[in-house]
Amino acid sequence: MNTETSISTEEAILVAARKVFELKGFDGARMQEISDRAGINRALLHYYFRSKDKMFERIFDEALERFMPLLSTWDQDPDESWELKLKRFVRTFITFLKANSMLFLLREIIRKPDLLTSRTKKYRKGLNKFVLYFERLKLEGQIRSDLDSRHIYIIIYSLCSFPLMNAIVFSYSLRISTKEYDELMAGYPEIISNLLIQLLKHQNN
Amino acid sequence: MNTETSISTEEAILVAARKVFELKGFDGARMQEISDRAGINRALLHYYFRSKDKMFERIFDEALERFMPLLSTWDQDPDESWELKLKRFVRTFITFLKANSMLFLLREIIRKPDLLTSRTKKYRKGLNKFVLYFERLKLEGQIRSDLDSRHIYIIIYSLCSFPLMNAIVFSYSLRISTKEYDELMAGYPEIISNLLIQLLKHQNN
DNA sequence: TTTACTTTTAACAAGATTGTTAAAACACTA
DNA sequence: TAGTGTTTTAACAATCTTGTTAAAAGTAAA
Repeated sequence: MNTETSISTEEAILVAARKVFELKGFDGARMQEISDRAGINRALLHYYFRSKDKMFERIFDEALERFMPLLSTWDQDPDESWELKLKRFVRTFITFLKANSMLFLLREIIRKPDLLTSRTKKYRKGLNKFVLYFERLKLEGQIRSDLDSRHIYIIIYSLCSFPLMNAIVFSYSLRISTKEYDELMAGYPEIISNLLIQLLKHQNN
Repeated sequence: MNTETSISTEEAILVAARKVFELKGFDGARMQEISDRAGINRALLHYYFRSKDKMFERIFDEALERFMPLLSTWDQDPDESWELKLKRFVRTFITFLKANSMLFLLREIIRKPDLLTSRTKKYRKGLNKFVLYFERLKLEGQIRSDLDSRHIYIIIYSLCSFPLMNAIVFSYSLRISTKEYDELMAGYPEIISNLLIQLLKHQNN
């Protein structure tokens, strides 16, 4: 097996496929468009990945593999204060989302809900670490106790995810270019970190 | 023209088409599935709407027509306090999103960005009312002045939209049923209204 | 150079999907 | 009931898309 060339074309295909699947979704993606983008003959896609389905599963699983670990990083560094942990999380998560399309995952899950239940089993254990972490903070009296941890979870992820997922609509309705929107969002992680910390702190009224 | 029957079948088709387009997206939607759902022959879809494209445009435009006015209701009732206005907006917007899929719009816009620029011109004027409104509140000293109005805009819409768009993933990762998620979200509008008000008020530190 | 193996291509087959059309069924009025 | 126009259907045509295959091109070792 000629590892040299096969890896590079396989990688070229994956890069192209990722892009096309993200842009058009599984149903809108065309094998022809993927091979054109990769600069190779369409039959090669089948040579390397057998079928469109198999290729998609590979892309989808790799996206999950990158994405899921981010959702369960709340029990590391027990010495770190929750404020710092939160800041670090928001920064990391947003940086990640800038480079990886979460909308892709969501769109495909809605198209085929089966994807969520069949392909994420191994991650599910880590998913409630967030809620457990904030439950503990509440018990320890470190944050206000009148908020449901699940709401906190939802709020934090919404503030991190949606501004990037919806960038195209936000920039349009704010009448700025996507470049200007990126600039506007440069300070965003810092801002919502501070807002969230302010919210979670004990209230003095 | 037999108005009686034609309106009811046309409406049946539209209901079915909306559902299928929302679930599968334009590319995944099949004319056959739509006609099955509507309980009619597939050729009737073409009789009423000529083509899949035309039918989609109708659905898409109607969705925009319902959605866009919600984004520009900030200059009515000048006597209403901003707190009340915000509460009312959050409640209305979330109620609306529960019944109408915003993900549908976003997904199709990403598939074909042209849809955004070509079919939303008439709404664009109203879109910056929000930002203008909050700019004015800042000038009048009614809310804290250190936040960018555009960030406020993004934060409010993110908190309202994403928990509903992403319901399927949130309920999965919280390990609760969609029914339980709905129950969890019953109190959500009230909660984020209060959080937002708290955030926007002048800081006392 | 020959041989054996891998990679790539062009051409083809099978199936799915949209859109058309001619005729049947229906509804309503004279 | 006969006639007129509308609604609905079944069958068909055209196109697009995925996937297969046999052969060509490339690579590396004997």
